Amino acid sequence: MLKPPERKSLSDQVFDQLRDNILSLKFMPGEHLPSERELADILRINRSSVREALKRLEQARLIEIRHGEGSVVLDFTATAGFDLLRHLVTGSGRLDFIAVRSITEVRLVIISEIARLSALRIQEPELAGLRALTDKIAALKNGDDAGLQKLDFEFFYALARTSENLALVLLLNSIRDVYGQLAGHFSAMFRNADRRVYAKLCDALAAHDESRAAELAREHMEQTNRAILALYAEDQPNEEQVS
Amino acid sequence: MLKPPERKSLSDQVFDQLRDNILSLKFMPGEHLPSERELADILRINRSSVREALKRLEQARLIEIRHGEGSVVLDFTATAGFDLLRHLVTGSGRLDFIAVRSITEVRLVIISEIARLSALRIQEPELAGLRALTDKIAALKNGDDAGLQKLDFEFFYALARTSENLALVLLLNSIRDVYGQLAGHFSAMFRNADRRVYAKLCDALAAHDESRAAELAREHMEQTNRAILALYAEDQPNEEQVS
DNA sequence: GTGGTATATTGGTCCGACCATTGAATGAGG
DNA sequence: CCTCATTCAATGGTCGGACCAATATACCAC
Repeated sequence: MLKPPERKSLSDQVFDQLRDNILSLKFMPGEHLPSERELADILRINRSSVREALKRLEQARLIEIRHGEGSVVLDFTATAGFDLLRHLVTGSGRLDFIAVRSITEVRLVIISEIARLSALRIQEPELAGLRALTDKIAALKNGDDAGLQKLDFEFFYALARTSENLALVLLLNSIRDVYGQLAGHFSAMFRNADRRVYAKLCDALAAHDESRAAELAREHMEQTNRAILALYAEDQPNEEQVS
Repeated sequence: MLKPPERKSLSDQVFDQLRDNILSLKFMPGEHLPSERELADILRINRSSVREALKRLEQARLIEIRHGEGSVVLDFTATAGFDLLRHLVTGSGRLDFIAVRSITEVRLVIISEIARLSALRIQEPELAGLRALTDKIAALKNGDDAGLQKLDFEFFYALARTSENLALVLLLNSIRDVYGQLAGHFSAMFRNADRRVYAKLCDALAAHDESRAAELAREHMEQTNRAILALYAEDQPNEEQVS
């Protein structure tokens, strides 16, 4: 498997570097970042590249840029939004577990709600699409964890779209990005998955049985969540939980 | 009430303008934006300011910048994350209702889950804080809708922190920002609110009764959601729903 | 102590140049 | 006619330096 070489622009690299230092609290909230000129000097790059990075950090709510005063580090747990989770999971380790554990709990209720709303609002054409996906899943050969992971996501993404709720779709986009960061680290999460859920879910949706759909989705998520956390426990036996 | 005058940087203004045009589909997904030099020329500003704006649009997943090729508009419903909702609610109107309606449904299950987890994990000191907040709410005079709105949020934000779940806190940050955009547009949402919920919730939390806490929070959200949507219906009598 | 003033520091904008990547036009060779 | 390499124009990426605008600080006059 060959991958194209990483070609990150300078401002991207600066962004990553400052972001990591802020998230790992090497820069504390309230502290001033070095001035743009200083940063440019330290990193031996042009001030424009530094500025682009700082502007993006501000958009991510990690810093606040004040004209004439400098850039101040914010308390991201109080200012940043849900999309920050994507940046907390960088494979670097420590913060990953907190982010992943907390996001599994969110995913549980979100997917469950998606299933519930879909049961209320689904129409024939969408149902047909889901049935097709179910067949493709059933046709997968047993060892293909990656394929199942992909189709599983597709299934619930289609569900999100039929829920006719933009916020839920965007939320699922964010969650997708977080898991995408972990790049197959969890391909084994479907190792012992019960593939009958998808057909059952289709039936519940067809019957517009919202509580059963929600319950099925919930159980499915509970199972995969257990698998994810178990995989994590293997990697890092001792991990304290932090708020 | 005096407000400081708005002093937006050029790149901020460019960002806003392009963002609005993309979100309102004046630029369609797949379409190329004008080149940086063209944009700078059209807007009569420097290319650096344009670049800062474009970089931020890329971070928001609204465009993709390709070296040597240009900037391509993305389908934000498929690429952007939850934080995009903040940008969909700009008071400009049409997209607001979709965003607000969908976010109320999310808020419902999120706050409910927050209450549930808090009931499991809460300790004495946090409970004392919540009781103090409850007293402050009870002490509010009857017409003070804005004050109630503020304290109501504080209450559930404290709840989110005791849930020991970073994702839920960040999610609530995002939701807070969306409602913040609407700047008191919904100050009347607590007009007929039942202030006894907070005390009841404290009792449920003290008893670690997760299902009752979740249920109380859910009912409270259902009621305020109804109020919000009713306020919207007043403003814009006819509004079709879109996915 | 109050309030103004000068100055240094810092972010905001601009200009013009050059490098790096891509895609399309061009043309040579089959 | 097709294929491939070359060339070239368009576009994003980086640079250095200049100047404007806002802020903080130290200092001074009152």
